[in-house]
Amino acid sequence: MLDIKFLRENPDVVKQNIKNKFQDSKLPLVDEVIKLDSEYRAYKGEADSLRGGRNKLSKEIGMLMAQGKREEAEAVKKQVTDNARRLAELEQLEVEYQEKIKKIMMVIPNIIDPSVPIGKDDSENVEIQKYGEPVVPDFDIPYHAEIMENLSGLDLESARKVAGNGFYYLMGDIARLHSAIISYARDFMIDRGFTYCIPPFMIRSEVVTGVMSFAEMDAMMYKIEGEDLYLIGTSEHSMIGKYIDTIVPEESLPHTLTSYSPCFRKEKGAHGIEERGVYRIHQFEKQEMIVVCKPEESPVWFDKLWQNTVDLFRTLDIPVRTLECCSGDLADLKVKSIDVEAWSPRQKKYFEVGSCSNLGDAQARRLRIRVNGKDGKYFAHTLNNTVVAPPRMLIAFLENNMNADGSINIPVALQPYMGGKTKITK
RNA sequence: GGAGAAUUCGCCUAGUUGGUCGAGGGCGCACGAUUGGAAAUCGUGUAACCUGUAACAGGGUUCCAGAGUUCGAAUCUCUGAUUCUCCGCCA
Repeated sequence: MLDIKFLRENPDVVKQNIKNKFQDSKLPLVDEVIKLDSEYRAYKGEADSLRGGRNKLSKEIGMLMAQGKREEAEAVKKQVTDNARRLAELEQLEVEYQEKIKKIMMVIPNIIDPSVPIGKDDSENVEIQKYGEPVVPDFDIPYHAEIMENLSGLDLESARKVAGNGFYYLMGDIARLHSAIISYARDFMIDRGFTYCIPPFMIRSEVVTGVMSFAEMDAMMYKIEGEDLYLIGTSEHSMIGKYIDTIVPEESLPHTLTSYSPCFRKEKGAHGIEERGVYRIHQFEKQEMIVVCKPEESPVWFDKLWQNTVDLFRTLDIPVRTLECCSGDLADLKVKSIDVEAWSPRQKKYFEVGSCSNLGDAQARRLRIRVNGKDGKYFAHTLNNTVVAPPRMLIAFLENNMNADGSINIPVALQPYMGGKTKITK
């Protein structure tokens, strides 16, 4: 969400940004919202002066009453009532215009970073760098569900009976591996100076609408029946929500947090939910990192954040690459975004395991997250990135650490979390 | 889940027969005086947002949130949130 003042003063910048994102159908909204805004301010001006007059007269009534001049007071009362109708009308208009303006401002995309490559959709995303050698072994790598089942580590059939498609039972060493990865990722981030946090797994609707658009909400969020609560789709929701309506002291910045949570997603309309396995599922667990910082520091934090994910995967012997989101594929709230993708020796391509985003001040403006600085108050910048999200991450882990006999090597870094095991075997 | 009390300007607090309360006091903070420098002391100032202005000025909104009564609400009514105390239940 942009600052309307910025839009008012730089309509051409906003329009060029819309073109860069290939959302030309939104171009007329810019002039429309400028017109609505000037009309709104005119109504507000008139209403303010009527309210001012009313306040003045009301004070007079108070004074007259105090002096016992009852009749004069009644006369002034009448004057006030005369303006009441026009004021009520204007107040109605103020609300209507505010709503109209907000609705449009919510869909006008954030100004993207100049470094973002211009492109229509995900096919034009740009590979930045590869880390590690993408190896294809000389034996066949089975589908990930099969690898897990061969190790007695996955029971989809029972999960379907109990909860339906998109759920899973992880069993034995695979379940332990899952927990080990989460714990390892937690300690990895703590070692890099992040504060560990376990947030609420349910949040109020007020927070939900603050962190995402209505369309996203409908497609992702599970609502608790009879309560004003939603299951979180990612801990970013509760972690950024933590700062709603707060004024953060400048000297306390940056806030660097790493949070654990289960994540619940409807995946409405997404293809592949019926796909066998644990790639796209209704429930998974995630170690996340978020940063709240000064505006001028967000680009530096952005690079530090995705680097953390790359480093973590490299310590687990998984080749990865970074892929920059092009302008057309970038969500409207984001200034810049990079996906971390892991190598799949079975598919012989990289697939997404994490996403790092700089939201600029867009989220902060929506949630009223401000910084109290020496030269006044301003909106903070917010960033978020996946540390690791199993079980999807397990797919990459298993495929890259598998031996010809079907056993799985445990990288040294993870062995302490697996009770010293070096290998998972049947 | 039931009963009661509470929620005021960064913090603590005054303010409930509705009108000189957008709000008094203390702490904190800023500036000034005093001092060789400091502490202490004294003085002055000290909310946010919107609108407006070249900049001031001016106007509006906000006393947990929303709705209502009224010419007028921190003060009255309703709903909700949160906190505390007691009871019940429970990992």
